[in-house]
Amino acid sequence: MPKPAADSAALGLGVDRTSPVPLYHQLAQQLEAAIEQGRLAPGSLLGNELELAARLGLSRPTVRQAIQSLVDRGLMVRRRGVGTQVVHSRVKRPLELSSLYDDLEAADRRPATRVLRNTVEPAPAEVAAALGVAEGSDVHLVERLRLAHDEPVALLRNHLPTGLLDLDTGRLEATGLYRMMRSSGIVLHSARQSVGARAAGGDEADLLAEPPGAPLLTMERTTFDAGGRAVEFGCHVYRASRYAFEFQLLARP
Amino acid sequence: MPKPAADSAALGLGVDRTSPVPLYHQLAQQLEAAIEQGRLAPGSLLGNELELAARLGLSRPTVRQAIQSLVDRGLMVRRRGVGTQVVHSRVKRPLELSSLYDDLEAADRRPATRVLRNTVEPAPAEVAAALGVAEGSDVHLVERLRLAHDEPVALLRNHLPTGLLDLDTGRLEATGLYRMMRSSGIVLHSARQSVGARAAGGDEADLLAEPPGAPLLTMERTTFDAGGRAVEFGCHVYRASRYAFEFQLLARP
DNA sequence: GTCAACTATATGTCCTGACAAAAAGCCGGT
DNA sequence: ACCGGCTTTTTGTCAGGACATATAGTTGAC
Repeated sequence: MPKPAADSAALGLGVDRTSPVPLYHQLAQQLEAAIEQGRLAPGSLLGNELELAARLGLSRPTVRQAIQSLVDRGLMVRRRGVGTQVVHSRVKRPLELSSLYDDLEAADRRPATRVLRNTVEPAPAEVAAALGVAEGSDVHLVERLRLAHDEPVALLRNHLPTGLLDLDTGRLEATGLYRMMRSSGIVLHSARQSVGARAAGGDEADLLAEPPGAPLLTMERTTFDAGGRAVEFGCHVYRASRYAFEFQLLARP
Repeated sequence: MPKPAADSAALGLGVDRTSPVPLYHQLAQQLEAAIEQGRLAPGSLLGNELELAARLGLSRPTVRQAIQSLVDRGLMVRRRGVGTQVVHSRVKRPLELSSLYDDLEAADRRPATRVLRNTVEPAPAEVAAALGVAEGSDVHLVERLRLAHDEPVALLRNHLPTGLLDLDTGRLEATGLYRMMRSSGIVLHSARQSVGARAAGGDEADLLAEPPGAPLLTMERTTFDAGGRAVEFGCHVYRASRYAFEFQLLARP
């Protein structure tokens, strides 16, 4: 029988009503931690919502909201008449809106940055269209070489609208662009990406320490803030021999 | 003032209580259609939830659930004390779990398929690990050449567990693999992808009508069903000169 | 013994009601 | 004229209840 028995009791579940963090979020975090640490085995049922709510002293909608947030992230599956169970496959993140710098740092690959250019220039047509500004109006241009373990990994060219951010070269080398944007109060909301490949040109090949004509992974990205304004347009090329995009997809129901 | 006036009245909103489709879903679809057709302008406020609920004869939680589903998909943004407004940027899909065949067909690029191989073979180590089966046990192997406008676009090699699906060569050529899986009752749930690039080998180059050494876009994908079992492992290579992945990312709050 | 119908169980949907918290605008004092 | 605090508006969170519906197991008839 493919129903690996429930558990659900004595999981250290319990909410703190004095805390400012919402109850449903507390519960969601505890459940996620339990899944992460294997205390909630994959495939195991979670016990019904009514009983869970009663034991925690919460109402069913609150418990449902907590579970729903895990379902939305692909950690659990609900089946009417059956119950809610933990999925078998260990899911990671569903493709976060993340920066290369953070990714490399999380992978412990000692990221470093060399700023090649940091200027203000009139916007070419393509950039102007992406950022939604007039062609020829001033935009920031930042060109960086990203290293990992002292080896070049990617060549990053970014355009940003003026007046949004103080693009200090020193800070650009010490941290990532996304981190700088977030700490300036910019709320990153969504991005439109295009990922492709092409052969390396002469200059790129030199900078990336690849032979001319080597295959490169390319990414174009326009990032929007919560209001829907474009806050960044980037053309990145990655050494295909050293880097690949990895991510998790979720089917939307 | 960056508050482009509300609208919200007379949008043709109204629910059908005799319909089996949930009320919150009806409302969400109508709002999405209104946004799609421009009847709800980007940046416009949606009017408060209480009033909207009253006008539609619904309760606030139901209206909230409808709005929330649009917020989750990045179509709207809520701000406490302000209201809910339509985002400016035109959002497409947040990277659906889609097949190349469907994508090409949606883009009206006349997809066609040539099945090169369709056999059962012992699983190599990499495939066995991805599918979660024993090394050397039998798995399906399907190798296809995907064409668009009568030109080769991609070379698709897929491994599937045996016993899941009837892999008829004729149907494989007439439709996509994902469509076949779905119509067999398999519920696609999530996938783990890795996208990279490399130079074309001799055989690949011939099949794809590219010169040897041409840059190719590569994708490896393991797809899981709702129970978390791996149902497909694919290694695809795309002609970088003809194809790029395009998708929308959403920041998770 | 087999298959259909019934029943128990769990989630899905929807309602009413209440208070908290953040944001924006109003208004008064200095 | 400026700047503080107050009020209003709106979403955020939470409770408790009711009924619908899909699933699985059990029971009953044949």
